[in-house]
Amino acid sequence: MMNERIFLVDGMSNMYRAYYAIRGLSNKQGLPTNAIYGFTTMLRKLLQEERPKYIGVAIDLFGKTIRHEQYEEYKATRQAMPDDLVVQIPYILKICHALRIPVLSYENYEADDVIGTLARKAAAQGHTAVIVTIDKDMLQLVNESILVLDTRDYTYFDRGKVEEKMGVPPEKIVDFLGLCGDSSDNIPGAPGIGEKGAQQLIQQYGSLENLLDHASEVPRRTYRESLLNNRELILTSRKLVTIHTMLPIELNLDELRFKEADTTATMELFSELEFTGFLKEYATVDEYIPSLDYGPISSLLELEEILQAASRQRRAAISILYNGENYLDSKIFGLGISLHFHQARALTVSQLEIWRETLQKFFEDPDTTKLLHDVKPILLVLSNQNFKMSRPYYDTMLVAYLLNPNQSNFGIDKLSLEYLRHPIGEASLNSGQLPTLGDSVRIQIACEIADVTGRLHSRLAAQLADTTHAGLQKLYDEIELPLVAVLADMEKHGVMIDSDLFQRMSVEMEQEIQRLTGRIYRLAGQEFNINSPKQLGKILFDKLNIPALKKTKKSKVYSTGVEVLEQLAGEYEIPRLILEYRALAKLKSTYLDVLPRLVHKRTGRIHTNYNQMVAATGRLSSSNPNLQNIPIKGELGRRIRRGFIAAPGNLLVTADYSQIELRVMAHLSQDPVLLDAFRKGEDIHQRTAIEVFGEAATQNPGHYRRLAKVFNFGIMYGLSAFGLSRDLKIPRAEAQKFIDDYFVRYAGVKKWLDDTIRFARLHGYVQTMFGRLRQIPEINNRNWSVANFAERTAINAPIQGTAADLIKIAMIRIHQRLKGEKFQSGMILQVHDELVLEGSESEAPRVAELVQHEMENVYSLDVPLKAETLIGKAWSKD
DNA sequence: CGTCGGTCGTAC
DNA sequence: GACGTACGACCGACGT
Repeated sequence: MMNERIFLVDGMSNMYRAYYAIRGLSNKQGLPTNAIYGFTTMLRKLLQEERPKYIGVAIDLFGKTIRHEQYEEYKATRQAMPDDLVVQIPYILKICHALRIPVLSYENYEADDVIGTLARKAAAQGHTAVIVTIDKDMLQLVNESILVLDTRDYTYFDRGKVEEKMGVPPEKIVDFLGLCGDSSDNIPGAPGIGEKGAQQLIQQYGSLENLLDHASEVPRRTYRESLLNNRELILTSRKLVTIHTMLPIELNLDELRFKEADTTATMELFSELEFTGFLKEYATVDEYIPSLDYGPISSLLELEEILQAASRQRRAAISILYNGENYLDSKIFGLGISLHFHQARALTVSQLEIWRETLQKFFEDPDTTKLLHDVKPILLVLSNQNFKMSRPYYDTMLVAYLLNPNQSNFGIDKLSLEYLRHPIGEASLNSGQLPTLGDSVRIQIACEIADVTGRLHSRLAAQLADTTHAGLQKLYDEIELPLVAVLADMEKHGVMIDSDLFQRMSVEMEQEIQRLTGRIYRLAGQEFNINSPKQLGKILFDKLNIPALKKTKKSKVYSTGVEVLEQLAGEYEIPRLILEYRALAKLKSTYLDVLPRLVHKRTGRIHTNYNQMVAATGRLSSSNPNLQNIPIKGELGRRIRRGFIAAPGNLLVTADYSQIELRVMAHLSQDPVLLDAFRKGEDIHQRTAIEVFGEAATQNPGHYRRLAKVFNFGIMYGLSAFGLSRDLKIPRAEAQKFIDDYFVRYAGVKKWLDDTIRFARLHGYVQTMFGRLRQIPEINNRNWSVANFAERTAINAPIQGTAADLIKIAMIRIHQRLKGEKFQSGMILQVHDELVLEGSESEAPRVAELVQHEMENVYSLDVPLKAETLIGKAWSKD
């Protein structure tokens, strides 16, 4: 028989992994199904990806194993298998049975040992064993004929990869684990020796025996003593991690041979477990994989035929190749069109020019949906080359973001791997290379991206429409997709700045910074880098013996943050000077020196990038430069804002939502006091001061209003007594009492917070009013602080996110009205609860009116929405 | 010389 | 560890 690949699936580690990775899944009967689902997903992926000819799943039998006899504490302190995992095991076995995959086990031994034995036998018979697991113990079995497939990131481990990842070859893995132990399996190892240490020791001494023999020569004291004192423990540890490969079982290839699943049984199971997605797939015929059909378009006639076909089927996936990050300067390097999976055609740059009219007509075809990945830059790049793309179009990147806004990379290569399990050719990854490539390569890339976009669309569209996330489709259709063109227009429009003003301020500040630097050096008695917190800490707390107040979180250096320096400023001069220095240096290096350099050569304005797919709450973010954190506080902040100006003859109209997040919280929580305060148009912080502090608030209104303000904001962020006492510099007990009082007065808020957290625990996600989803996977985490953080996220996301939804809708309406009513004014900035528009002096008053109206009437909440507008030459109140 | 994590500080 | 969401300047350790 020839060399066959035999897949041995480690049932235990895979079900544990599935159990912990997926939270809050169960069917209507209340049966938890997270581990079953994850395990099934893994199996199906394996079957589809590898088409194994031989496969088996190994599991433990319950009861004591050989390892319990060897080491009585084995797994003693380890938590027993959670009950809600235990109940799922029978179903996992049923799934295997239905898929007709044999389940392997052997009494008194663990699944690892069964796999080890069978893998060795397979290798001895000239086959290749593939061990499917997430357990690093298994890497000890790897050799020329035994591979490990890690199901977390789907990577194969051969000898080289094991060495690369673990720092030791497979046959040294047991030595390595014996030394550093394995906390998840309760293998102790040598106390004080971790992964790095074990790696280094094994590399240096070759083997565990040799290391123990020469333990007294180990230079590092902690290692030496640990080795000398724990010889037995280390040897036992190694024994425990060593997989048995000599069980008296046979490798029966006939038994392991792949058989088609028992479809009826599988579908019955899936339906009981409510795995509806799998069910649907089972109903369709197995998709076969044809070879890829990519190529150039050689004539106008051919292009026309393709476009006609596209219009007949009402949709086509399009790729546009462009270079660079600054889309105002990007060039196009090719265009791909795909009408069917695995099939695409592409145009070169010169063809794009020659057949411009035909293409332009297609881009504007109101009956054909253009499937695109990341629409905004495409709109901008096309517009630079005098093309115009108009709706209907579909943005696969945007959908992927809406489905899981926690992710950080929605590049087509990443999504292709994730949703299609198809790695994209490397050449397509780096857009900077495009100019150097030849037409034929560009055509290949354009074809592949168009094809993948089309395939992604079919997956993503189904998930978006899935009723389990009610409202997400609507959010996409009515808010996110329409917003894309609005943002593109804003970016293209840009904002004018007064570069001279910034440069003058920069020079002025430089002088002041120099003066401060001199004084600081003199007081310190030496020169040093004031910008280095590390060096500064040494000077302040070591050399000058100023009492250090705290250390930083991660690297345990003296903290030199504002909080610390302000406290020291009363007694010492240096911290005062440092604070002044920092304030100036920050403004100069972050704003004054940067903004003038970002003025675009051609337009003379600054064009920020509005990112729609970064913030997990649904807010926008702004970068290159970030125009959402331009200073406003203090005299210097205001001066900087005065540098953002309207073009000659124009004015800026700014419009701010008043307390939008608190109003959203009032609506969501239906708290009677909050509702009442907003309906009466009261000063909300003043009202809170009276509610919480009673009579005292009227004695000293300013003070208590400030306190109340901290409260009102803090609540939305999930504040704690600790944080409050730190911020307000009051005792912890007092802070706790205030919080208790607050929740007595605002019982509706308290209930909403509790309900929201409960919902998140149960479902694993929260939603905004408009259906925006945010998964909160860590809410049931066993680690208290992780779960706590998740709770605060769960509270904040619906509030911040709903506010983001509202202003987005307002932006779309404003954009539409300005266009429809032939204004020449346009939106240029969005800062979360504020919009800035620019237009002619004559239009400005009407624009202000329009913007205020659209913002306040964007949606009918149970409290009124208020927006305040200002008109001026600059982005500043004066 | 580039990358990356840490610290700090700006906005809402 | 302790109050949410971002972006980015600067430093310095690390790897090439």
